[in-house]
Amino acid sequence: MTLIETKADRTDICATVPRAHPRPEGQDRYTISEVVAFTGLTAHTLRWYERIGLMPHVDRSHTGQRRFTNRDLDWLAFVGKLRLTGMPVADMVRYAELVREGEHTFEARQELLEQTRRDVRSRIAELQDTLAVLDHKIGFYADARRASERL
Amino acid sequence: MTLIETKADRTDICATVPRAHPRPEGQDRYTISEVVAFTGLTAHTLRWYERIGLMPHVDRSHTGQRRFTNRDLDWLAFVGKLRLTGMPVADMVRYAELVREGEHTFEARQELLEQTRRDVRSRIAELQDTLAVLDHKIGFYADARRASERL
DNA sequence: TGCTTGCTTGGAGTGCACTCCAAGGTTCTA
DNA sequence: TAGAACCTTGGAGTGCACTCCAAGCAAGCA
Repeated sequence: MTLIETKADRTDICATVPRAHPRPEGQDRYTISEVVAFTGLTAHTLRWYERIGLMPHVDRSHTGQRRFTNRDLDWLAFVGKLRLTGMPVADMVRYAELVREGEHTFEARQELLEQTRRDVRSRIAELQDTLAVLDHKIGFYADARRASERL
Repeated sequence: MTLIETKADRTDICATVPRAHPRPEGQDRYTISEVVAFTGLTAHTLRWYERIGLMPHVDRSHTGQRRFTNRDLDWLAFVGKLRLTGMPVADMVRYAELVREGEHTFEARQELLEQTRRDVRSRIAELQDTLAVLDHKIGFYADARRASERL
């Protein structure tokens, strides 16, 4: 049971593609600008993510400034992946809520991710269709230009 | 020369995937609501497309109501494909302008489409990456739930 | 002829995902 | 200890791609 919980935490929060953290565990207290440099997000966006509940509450220094951890970085990397799928922010917030609610939401989380996977697959198919159209048109222009050069 | 021009017009305007028109050439004068039914776009969007220059100017009845042709339908189908690629509307307008300017813009049109093709390809690669992450996560939840059922 | 449904316009409104601002407190380097 | 650079907040603003509205004219049927 404890073992499963630990494993669950890792997989929910940690980078799915293992990437070196800028600092080892224990010394991982990053300012917002360090996270900006590492993730490519803006400080505005990071604060906004926290406000709307897309980030677990971020740790603070004794004076109230944000201190992000390696775990936060990993969560942000996963959120970045979800964002690339085109998933609406509201759905990402829903997923974040499920993670906060604990292990009994595994089924709901799996369903949400499976729906997302279906969406991604059909989007890929759609793009491959449009690729065929583009190939066709580009081929036409290339042919027409070659023909006019030979005149 | 004339032959190339004719071919150019066809390929710029006509459906790249041949699809039957609702009415044969000569009787193709569709009201806006018929075009709504055929394309799935709203009347608002069709008028907006015309206003921003994404449509060649649409023919009018003697009282000023729009009458779309088969050619308009084909153009709309192609625009729909470009829209699926995620191309910004401003770029589609640029392409429409190039088409209006005539045959000497073949090279520019080809370049625009080739850039779009590169974008689509990298978007597909990106989506395939996220698919791997999703597979991984979904696998984890499936495993965890199977494990807890066996307890 | 009257009635209903459809079409016209310019301009205002919507929803999303940020993006920026002002005013003031904090941290770091010299 | 001074000054620069960085951080905080709530709330307002931005850009995109639509989406809707009001007021009035047009079309088709009994």
